[in-house]
Amino acid sequence: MARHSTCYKQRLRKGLWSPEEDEKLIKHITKFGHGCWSSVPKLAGLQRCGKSCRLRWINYLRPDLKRGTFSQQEETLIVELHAVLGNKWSQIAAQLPGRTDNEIKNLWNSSIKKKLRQRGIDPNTHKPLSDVENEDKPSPRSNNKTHQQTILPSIENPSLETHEFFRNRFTTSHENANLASHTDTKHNNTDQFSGFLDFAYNQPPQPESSLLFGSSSNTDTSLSNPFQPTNWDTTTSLFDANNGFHNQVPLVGNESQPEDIKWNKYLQSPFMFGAIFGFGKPCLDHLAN
DNA sequence: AACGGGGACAACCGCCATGCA
DNA sequence: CTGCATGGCGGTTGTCCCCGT
Repeated sequence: MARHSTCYKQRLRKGLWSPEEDEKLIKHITKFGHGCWSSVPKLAGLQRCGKSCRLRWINYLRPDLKRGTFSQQEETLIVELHAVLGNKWSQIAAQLPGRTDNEIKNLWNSSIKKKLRQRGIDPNTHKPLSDVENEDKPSPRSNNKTHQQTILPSIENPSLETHEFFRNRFTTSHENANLASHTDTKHNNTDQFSGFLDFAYNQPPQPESSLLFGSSSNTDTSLSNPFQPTNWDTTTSLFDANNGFHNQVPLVGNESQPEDIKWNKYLQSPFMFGAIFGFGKPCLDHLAN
């Protein structure tokens, strides 16, 4: 099969990493960087395949990892991003500094899914379970992935209902945030986003706005900004009119280039834009009604 | 104290996309 | 163009630990 040749050519260690192995990997990457992952185990003196080394570094040894339990804000953000992106764990992780896709995926599968179901929400569709049950069942031959692709709104192809909702949501939120001058959303992304940034950074911290964890009902949660993590550092987040929004994640090891996340393609979708401005409890409330 | 169930987390597996020879 | 090596991603499994019985 398409198994990585380096993984089976030799008898390589599998399973949990020992502290000694961790130390070797850290020392090597700190000193030389990872370069080509397939050469890392050899150079670092490890009986592992490069893929295993890469995973260990990314998910556990990287110095910029946050560790520890997820805050409620982080969980809320994950739910909101999942509603937009689906199981795109790496994209979701990109919005949560210090968190890995694996960590988020584990949290989703072990905890968040269950919480959503307990509250009567289908974790795949983010719709009330009763609605989902009434929808056409997937044919027995279709696997989960196929089903998900057909029922989850996507950036490229949001459902009509969802599209309309977010468009309306966006308009309302825009008005609430006194951003009327930026309401021509179809043709001026730069204005849209400068508006968004004004909005994002000038809002006072919002109380929890989550269907998951309850919320203060007298708060206009349409103003909450799911794209602003609690430890957001505005000095490292830039909007470039030519290239889009860059979210600089912390540097990894000795690497000098930050990972840029380009937002252009998302911004061109009213769907995503609505998500940015109006997501959170109002969205989920809408879906629950 | 022993045991079993469930949750949390780490790691592996298989597939896909990409770059390069 | 083709095949291979590699990196990256999402799904799944394995392992450990805690807690209730």
